[in-house]
Amino acid sequence: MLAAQVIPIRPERAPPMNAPLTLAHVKIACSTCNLRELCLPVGLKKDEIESLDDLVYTRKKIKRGDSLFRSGDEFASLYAIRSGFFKTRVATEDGRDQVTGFQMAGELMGIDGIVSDKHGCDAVALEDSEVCVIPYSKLEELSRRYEVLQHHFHKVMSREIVRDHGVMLLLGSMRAEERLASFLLNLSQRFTARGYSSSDFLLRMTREEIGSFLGLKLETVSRAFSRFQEEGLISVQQKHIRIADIPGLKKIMGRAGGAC
Amino acid sequence: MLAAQVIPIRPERAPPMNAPLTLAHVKIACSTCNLRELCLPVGLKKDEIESLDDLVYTRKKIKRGDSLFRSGDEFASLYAIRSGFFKTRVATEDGRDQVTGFQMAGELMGIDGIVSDKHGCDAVALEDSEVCVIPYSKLEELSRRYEVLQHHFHKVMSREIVRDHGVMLLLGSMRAEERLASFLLNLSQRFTARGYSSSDFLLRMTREEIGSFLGLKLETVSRAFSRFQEEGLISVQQKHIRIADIPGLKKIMGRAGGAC
DNA sequence: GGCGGTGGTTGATCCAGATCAAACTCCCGA
DNA sequence: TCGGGAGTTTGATCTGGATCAACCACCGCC
Repeated sequence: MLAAQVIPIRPERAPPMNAPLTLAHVKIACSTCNLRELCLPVGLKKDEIESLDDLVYTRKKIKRGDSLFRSGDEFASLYAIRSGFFKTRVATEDGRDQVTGFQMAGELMGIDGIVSDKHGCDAVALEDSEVCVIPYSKLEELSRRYEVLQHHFHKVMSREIVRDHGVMLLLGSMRAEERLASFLLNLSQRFTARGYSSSDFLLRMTREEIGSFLGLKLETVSRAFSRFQEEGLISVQQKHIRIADIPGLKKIMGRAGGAC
Repeated sequence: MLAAQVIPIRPERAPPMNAPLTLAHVKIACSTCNLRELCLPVGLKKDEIESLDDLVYTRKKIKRGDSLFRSGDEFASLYAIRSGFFKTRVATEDGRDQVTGFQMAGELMGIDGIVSDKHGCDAVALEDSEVCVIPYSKLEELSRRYEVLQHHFHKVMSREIVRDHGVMLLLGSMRAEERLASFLLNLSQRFTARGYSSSDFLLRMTREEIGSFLGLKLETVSRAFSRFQEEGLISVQQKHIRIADIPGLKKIMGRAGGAC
């Protein structure tokens, strides 16, 4: 079940509430969010970002292991990750499932729900996380008014499609070690974009979850990590990864794109 | 190269031209297009569809084997298929490639170009085809004005993302025969939606292209076809497929979703 | 600090699908 | 009508990754 806690923010704008505006409330808005270079406001001018503040009334905290939404849930909002780490997965009735992606701060989840007014996958927190709730109808309304926002939202969806094509390439035509190298380089690059080390990070997901995403079994993932370590490309200690040789990993991928 | 022929239609609306409106021209517009139940206008009211007519100035004919666009080409338009059949593929520098989908009449191509203003894949005609050219800036403009169009366009993008997740599930966790069964059922269902037989159709693509899409080698595809035939599920004669036992194919998939 | 459970590693074996190889069919153009 | 080539089928063999199995390491909890 969806054990997330709902925290109303900027209550002076949310019709049902009338609490006074405090500094704490203001700090939560998009216009001052320290993720604004990654999240929806990318490239918007200051006053345009301020108009986005109308979008986000509430935030939600999700505990590690809980779901933000599940396949079949009614779709009403998109979610921008403020902090934490998620996986999304699709499942079959017969128990198999497939991790379709790992999402980190500044990334948007829930777009899959637009087409059918129901969410099409599960979003599960891999660590205690917090998301901004973006009511979808509000987003449509604002993006009819603000060209830049509209275009940016379209770009976000387009980027997701391009990413998915990269994953298809990975799943359809790369070998185990190429997949894992591609995965590590992708994580590295995304951590870099967030100001973290590109070569030294903690994996938030298990070997099994990595395997599900990459179309491999957990043993194969583990063996590939060990092989990379033997070859001096990385060092692994449980969930702690240090990449020692980025060009080496790139060579493993055989120059195979890497959009995942 | 892009050997497509450009045919201006509804020239009275295209600024550079001033030919008079004829019946032939009118018949080309969205409002009277016989694909309107499948293409962009789905669910729009009559007058809203008519506003769409402004969107499409030109059509393009593409010969079998030619590309409508290629990865890296400048992005300016989306393309709705009026007739024919396409594949889209992404490629790596080292020659490998991955078919990311097969598109038929009424479907939209080119969304992947929005994010970077460059197309992210190749679209290749598998038979002589014709597409409507939808200038993207015009689409944005109109969808700021018409809520229903905006929502519908978002749905199209969302559907593409959901479809891609289905393909990931297929590539990441299904076995060869499950993949092929899923593929055949998907084609069948799409032909049905277009008023063609659900059980009797011509494959427009080669075994190798099917294999690329499904993450299999062409020999494996061929063997799986033969096996299905031995089991009385289908009959195959080259590119001609007749599905004899749809429930049987569904059983092969092990109830594995089938969104591809 | 001990203990149980989850997650990770490593080894042995197996098998689905890849690869290699040959022949066959259909279409198309000279 | 006769090649010739692209696409397909089928067989034989190989192999990367799955599966099965055992053990290990860490972490949270009593």
